[in-house]
Parts: sequence; structure tokens; C-alpha cells
Amino acid sequence: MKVTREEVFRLHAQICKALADPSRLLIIVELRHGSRTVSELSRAIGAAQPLTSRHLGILREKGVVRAERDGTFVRYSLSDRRILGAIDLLLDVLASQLARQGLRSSAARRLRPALRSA
Amino acid sequence: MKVTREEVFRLHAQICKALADPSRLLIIVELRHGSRTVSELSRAIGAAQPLTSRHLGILREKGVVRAERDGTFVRYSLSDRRILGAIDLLLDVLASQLARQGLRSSAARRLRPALRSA
DNA sequence: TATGGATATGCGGATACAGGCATGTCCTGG
DNA sequence: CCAGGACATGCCTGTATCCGCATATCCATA
Repeated sequence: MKVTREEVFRLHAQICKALADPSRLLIIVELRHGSRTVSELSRAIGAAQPLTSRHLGILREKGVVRAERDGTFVRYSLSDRRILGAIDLLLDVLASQLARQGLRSSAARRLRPALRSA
Repeated sequence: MKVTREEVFRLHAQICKALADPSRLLIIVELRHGSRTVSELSRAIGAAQPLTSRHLGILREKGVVRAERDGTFVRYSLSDRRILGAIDLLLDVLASQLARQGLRSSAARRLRPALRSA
């Protein structure tokens, strides 16, 4: 099975696109601490169940998240912890940007932990 | 200056969105080794100049890239090396996915260095 | 200041995505 | 087998994005 250079970039962009939505980032942050059912995530991100399901479908399709059935529930979990590393790095980049723009730097430095515990 | 939690997630998603395009990833990879002019990047990614300029505008707007004038040229460079770390992590995630799907694992393991030198 | 190279932007059509609503599917307990 | 809870999906509308083309802007030099 061969994968062309262009295909790799296309897939790489697909993964980035999966992360490129506030609700989906919220989902990922929520999954940091363990697996969650759809209704739990729905409540956590404050979105309707069908919408949450759709976002999870996108994340699942791009391999960011994994689903497993548990009775009538479906439990979702992160399929690769390195994704957390990536979004944390980008969050750090954002913090630097905000700091440069005049946000109190103490607040900027606290950005990541604040979101983690959320 | 205060930044709400929702605003942070929106901005975070904006940065991800800036990375969520094959041409823009190509640009970033090309900038890994130093600054480049628009026409250099245009040739490197095989896109028309106006399109390249547009992609650069998006990257600049989201703070991924920085521009500085140099005569009639404009030299672009990465504004934060941590972005490379983030996309490398995601590339590793992709490599694992492909490996799991039956790509020869040796090829998968070589994915990142192959793209780096490109 | 006029010209030409380098870069940016306005416009338009095609495509893709977000979100709301209704409905379908899957599973368990009775 | 039936009912109901948990989840997924089809349809629709508005909005954003991609890309090509033409054109505008900026800058150095003559």
C-alpha cells in the first residue's frame, strides 16, 4: 500500500481540520481525563445531542477519537494522546500571541492549566 | 484586557483552521528551514502567486507566520517554532494511523523525516 | 515621475461545513 | 416482542472556504 506525498498532506490537513472547531476542541479537552458517553459530552460542551454526535463522527472519521459500545451507551475516548500534546503546543502559541497583544502575561501563562481543569 | 473561555477556544480553533489546508502545510514545511519570499513559496508549493499570497495572508492573520519587507520582496518566516512541534506530532499520529491500516510500518516510521527534507 | 517587477486584493462560482429539526437505528429490560 | 432510552443520520438553510481571473498596490530604479 503506497501513500503519495500529496495524499499525506491531504490527510494531515484533514486531521487539523478535525481540530479546527471550538466544540470539538472542547470535546477533546473533556476527554483528556478519560472516556465519556455522548450525553456526558453533550452536557459538558453545552450542545444538543445530535450536534455532539456529529462532531464525534467527524473526530472518529479522522481517527482522533475512538468509540466503544457499553450497553445502550457509546463511550468515546482519545485514540492517541499525542493529539493532546499538539493542541497544548498550539495553545501555548496562542498564549504568547495574547501576551504580546497586551493581555496580562500572568493570565496568559495560566491559560493552559486553566483550560485543562475545565 | 480580558479573554473569555469561549474566546480562547474560538482563537484556538482559528489557529487549527489556519493549519487545516494542504497548501498551507506545505508552506509551513517549506519555512522550516528559513524565510522565503512569496514567489519562492509559490514555486515550492506549485500554486499561482495570488493563491499563495492568500494562503500567506491567512497564516499571517492567525499569527502563524510573519512578514517583513525586503525591497520589492516580502520575506515570510514562522512566527513560532512550536507550531512545527505541533504539526510534527499530528504527522506522527497520522503515521500511526497509516501503519495500523496496513501501510508497511517502515514506511510509516519514515514519514516525518521524508517530509522534513522535502 | 514613469515603468516594471513583486505582492496583495476584489469579485464570482463551486464546494464544503455548522447547526437545527425530525426521524431512524441500536440496545436493554420487561 | 415491545417500549423507551441512547445514539446516529437525513434534510435543510445559512455561512464560510477554495480557487481562478483580473486588477490594484507597493517599491526600486532610471
